Amino acid sequence: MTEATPDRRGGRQLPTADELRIWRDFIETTAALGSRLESRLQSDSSLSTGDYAVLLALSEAQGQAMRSSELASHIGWERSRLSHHLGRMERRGLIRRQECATVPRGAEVLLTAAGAEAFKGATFPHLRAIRELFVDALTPDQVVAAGEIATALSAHLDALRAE
Amino acid sequence: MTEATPDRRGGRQLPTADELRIWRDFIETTAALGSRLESRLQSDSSLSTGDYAVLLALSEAQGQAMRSSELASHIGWERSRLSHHLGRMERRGLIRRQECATVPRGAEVLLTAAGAEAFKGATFPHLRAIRELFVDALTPDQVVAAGEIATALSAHLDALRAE
DNA sequence: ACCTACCAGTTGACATGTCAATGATGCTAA
DNA sequence: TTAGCATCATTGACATGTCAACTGGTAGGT
Repeated sequence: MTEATPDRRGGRQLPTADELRIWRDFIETTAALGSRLESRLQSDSSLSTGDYAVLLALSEAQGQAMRSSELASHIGWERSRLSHHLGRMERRGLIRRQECATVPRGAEVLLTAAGAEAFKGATFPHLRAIRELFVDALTPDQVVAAGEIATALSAHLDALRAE
Repeated sequence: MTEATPDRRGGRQLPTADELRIWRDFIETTAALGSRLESRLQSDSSLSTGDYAVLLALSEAQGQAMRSSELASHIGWERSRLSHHLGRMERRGLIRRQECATVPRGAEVLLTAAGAEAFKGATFPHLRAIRELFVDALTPDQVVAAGEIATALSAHLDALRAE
């Protein structure tokens, strides 16, 4: 890892001032974008983006039901996070849980009528907000670039995790 | 707003399937990136990124002290969020609060020796993590593009807020 | 002086997230 | 058989974030 040319890529430990400024802009702006989407969804439909992710997965599932751990890996959450979240959603009547007949200790998560209704009402305003806050902010080239950046970052994170 | 060509930009309400896929990749990846940085910082230094932001601002401030609301606007936090966070940091001995002599009702936030020490120890591993997780994942062109995307998104969010 | 409006900061209630520990159950190897 | 061991899901403790209400003090208009 140590090299004779410490300011070349691969031989440098720390980001340059420019890279650091870009990092800060990037991470703060994406966080702000996420929370704007969150509050738009909240005021349009009284759902959080977490609720929406769960309802979306269940809506698309066979029989509008999934095993808990299947759901967790589908939306990329830890099981404990999902379990807490499902408890809150169950209290609000958006989903139901019941023992799974086929899998020992498995819990089935079911979409309720109220949950399906809430999801249906939330979808259009949510997609519109994505367009207004994200797509409309960028040129078509920038949208493509954003996709490539996300792909590169994601692959890099996976590669580091695998080490 | 209504136009005769609903699939042209400006006449379309909803994102295309491609745009939506890119949106999901983008927002999920940036969130994952943030939480990886968070956990790296946590294990390297027992600080959160919130702690780090506060300590960074105080370290760079005159006399290593700032008024609470000045600090809040400097790092872009709501006052209540900062107040809660300062309470937690004060319990851990990283900062101190005292009445401000010059401003009525103003609270001064002071960096303690332990806080300065913690910040000093955290900086190098944190910057190294930014390089490893973000800069190293992208080509130089992509880093520049990420900066431009952040700038465009940020400007767009500001413009929408101003409406 | 008095009423009002604002300002800085705190607080409480609650939603959300992580981590570690705990049940409950099946699998496997001595 | 049974003693470990992995798996599925939940739980509790706690950190973090938002929102709205509150506290105390200052300033302006009448």
